[in-house]
Amino acid sequence: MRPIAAPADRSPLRRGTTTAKVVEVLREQILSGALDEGTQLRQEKLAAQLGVSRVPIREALRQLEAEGLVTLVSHKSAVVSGLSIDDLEEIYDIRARLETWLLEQSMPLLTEADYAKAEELLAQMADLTENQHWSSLNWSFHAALYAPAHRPRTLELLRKLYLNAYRHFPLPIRLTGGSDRMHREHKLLLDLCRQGDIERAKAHLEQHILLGARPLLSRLKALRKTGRQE
Amino acid sequence: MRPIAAPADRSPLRRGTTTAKVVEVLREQILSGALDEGTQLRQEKLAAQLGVSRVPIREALRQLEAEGLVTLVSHKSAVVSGLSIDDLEEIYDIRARLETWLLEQSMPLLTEADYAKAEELLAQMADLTENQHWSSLNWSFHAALYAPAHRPRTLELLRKLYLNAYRHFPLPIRLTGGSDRMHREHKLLLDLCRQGDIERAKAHLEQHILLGARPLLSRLKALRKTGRQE
DNA sequence: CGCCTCAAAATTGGATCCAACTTTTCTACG
DNA sequence: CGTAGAAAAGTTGGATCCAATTTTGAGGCG
Repeated sequence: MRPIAAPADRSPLRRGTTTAKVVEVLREQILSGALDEGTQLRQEKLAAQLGVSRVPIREALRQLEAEGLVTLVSHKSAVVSGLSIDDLEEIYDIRARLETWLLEQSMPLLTEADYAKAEELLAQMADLTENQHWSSLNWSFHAALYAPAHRPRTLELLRKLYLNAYRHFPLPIRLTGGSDRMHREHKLLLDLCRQGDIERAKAHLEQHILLGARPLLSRLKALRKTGRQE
Repeated sequence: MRPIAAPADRSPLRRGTTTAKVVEVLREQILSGALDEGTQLRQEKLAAQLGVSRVPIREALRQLEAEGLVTLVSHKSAVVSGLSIDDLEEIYDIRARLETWLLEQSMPLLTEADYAKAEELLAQMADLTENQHWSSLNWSFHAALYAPAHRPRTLELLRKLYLNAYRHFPLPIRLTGGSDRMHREHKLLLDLCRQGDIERAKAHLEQHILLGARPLLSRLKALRKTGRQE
């Protein structure tokens, strides 16, 4: 974690408040798994590492708490938050409810431009050998399908759920999830939308969300049971 | 808005951090309408009024931003946030999706204790001539029905939506909403649950949420159109 | 040997001070 | 007279310092 501001770095990409940049750095670290869940975040240590004072650190931690990435208890050090299996299952349930509804709203309004964008995103996902950006692309793909529904707050809500859900699956688990299967399901979803078959598309999306999560969750469950040693 | 800590007030109910108390005071003021939407929140002014420094004020504002009660833009003063008609409609849509789902999950699990609690809350609502606590009781009533579903995150999410939605209806609008109609619908919902008729209960709940919002929204729409003068 | 107590160290919370940015006001020029 | 530009005032952002709380650990007692 390198300092944000090199000493006497005044001109180039030095825009925005310090707090905002601390938030970005920490969020990136947490989402990428560099800061594992349960890690203590000492204000002074972070301040020293990033080359700033503790004030923006504290404000950043508050914002990250709001995003569900850290947990704050007064007079104790902030901790990178974790999600229980139950929490994750609940998140997938919420996704299933809200996304099928969004799809129902947006399907009749989807234009060729929307389909093109979705396919472009699918192509990018297929190319990725790296994993880091897969979840971001996955979200973009889904969001593209829901965009015509014009429900910005719902989308924002779902975006946060996506963010929080994915980081809790360690890399090996995400990879074994069968990205080829994901790809096939995404393709099928697009096809069903193009055919205008609302009911089948909704049903397929629901299965995609709920059943797709199943293997990930059971692997994670097993992992957590055995991996209780630190 | 009186100071939080009288000078040299050391012993009695002086627990918790200053930030937490600032959050409470400001949230109360905003939800009650004492601080209207669009009101500028100057840090120094608030600090002086509450008898604290600007640091806890700033942290409190960040937290309130996360709750959707204020809007922050860097280097500009915080503003009590407002919700557009579209936002409100979207909130009611989300409520309809999530609450019908929660009810479906919890209905088979409802016990006599749950019904008793719900009826107790209904009785309290009927007694209220005051309005301030009605929305809080309304939330408690709904939450009581969904409790057996054991979906704490979903409940928390809905709680925030309730908070944000109700404060945007000025008092006169809320009163004309026909609290008797609300009461009848709540009673009917309870009856349908007791009869175990899941489908009718869900349908009724959906109507209750979506149609109940309709008159409030159209009144508000009219009010905002005419009331553009400041 | 374990556990409790209490003091010292570490850490977070809050206040004050200074810097950066925004808004307002005043002035000069067209 | 109106407007553009610059100076001044006002407001927020960040750093440093002090206070309050928690954690650590050493010593004593059962």
